[in-house]
Amino acid sequence: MADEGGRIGVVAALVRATFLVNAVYAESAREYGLTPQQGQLLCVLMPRSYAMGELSTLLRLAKSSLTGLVDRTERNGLVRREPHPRDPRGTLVTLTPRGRTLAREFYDETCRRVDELPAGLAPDEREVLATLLGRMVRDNEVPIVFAESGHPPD
Amino acid sequence: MADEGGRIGVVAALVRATFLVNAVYAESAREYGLTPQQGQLLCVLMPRSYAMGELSTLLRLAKSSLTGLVDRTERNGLVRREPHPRDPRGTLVTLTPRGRTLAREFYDETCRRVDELPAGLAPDEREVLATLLGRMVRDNEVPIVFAESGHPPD
DNA sequence: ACCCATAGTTCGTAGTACGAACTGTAACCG
DNA sequence: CGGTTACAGTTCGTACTACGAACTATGGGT
Repeated sequence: MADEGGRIGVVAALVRATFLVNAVYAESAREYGLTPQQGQLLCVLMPRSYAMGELSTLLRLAKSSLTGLVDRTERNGLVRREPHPRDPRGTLVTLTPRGRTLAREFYDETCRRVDELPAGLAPDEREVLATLLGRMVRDNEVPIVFAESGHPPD
Repeated sequence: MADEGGRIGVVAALVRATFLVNAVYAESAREYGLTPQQGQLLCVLMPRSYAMGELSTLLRLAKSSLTGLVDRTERNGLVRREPHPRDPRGTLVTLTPRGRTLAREFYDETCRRVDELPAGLAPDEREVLATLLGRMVRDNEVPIVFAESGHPPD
């Protein structure tokens, strides 16, 4: 069989790893009463607030899609719209206290689960994996959709 | 800044890489008139046909979700339901000729694009990345949602 | 024959995502 | 100043995604 036991190409490895992480992310979100998209929104907002337009770029969503996502998340009491301090046209999206708590819990739990995925790798192998993926992520300018610790920088 | 230039943990690296691959996959699908889910269905069916129940397990979808996905994809003329040869209750989902052609094109194009993502890595680094991710994928029993070549085994 | 498990579908609900069209403010320019 | 253009977000209509509960129909065991 070409599958079990054989070498795997980078492409298939990346796509299948993506499938795996997606599943873990979705399951974790679900257990916290979140959709993956709402979970992602909370994670993005952990370090700081963003304007709608920034979020749209960051999450690669059409503006109208983002309006809906923020609407629903706001309805659930997890984020809040407030006027942008510098631009009266703009809106800042911020975590509510409840949103921050839930974000933290979801984030931590998701980290634990994703951390389990490469459990079969030795510590130095994990380090190598992190470095290589980290470079790929940086080279492709992936926005901070999932910060290192979720804390704002000191 | 903690982001650009700093070390990155395995967890954040995996999650952000996932976000990246998702985006590439979705964009590629879109250009072929597919949703990511329909594209994934086509890719799964490239090596062989599956019964609904198998697909449900493979794609981690509730049975009712799969019914809808196959409905829509069938309506687009890309897959076909046919009776299961061994179980009259069962249904086999198969690619139509048009579905097979489109699957091939989508698969190839997606491979090209995903292959570009680690372009900044040296050949041996790509090899290492593939091996480590490959082990993670195997350890976690990720189904063949994206086969190595998409061809049935000889 | 009866009962239970399995394979799929139907239905209702909520969420996701998009483009086109729209509102309102900012900023520029004559 | 007034007009135009750019930008920030929302609204609306459409299609798709995903789920659980309830249902149909066949298979297999006893």
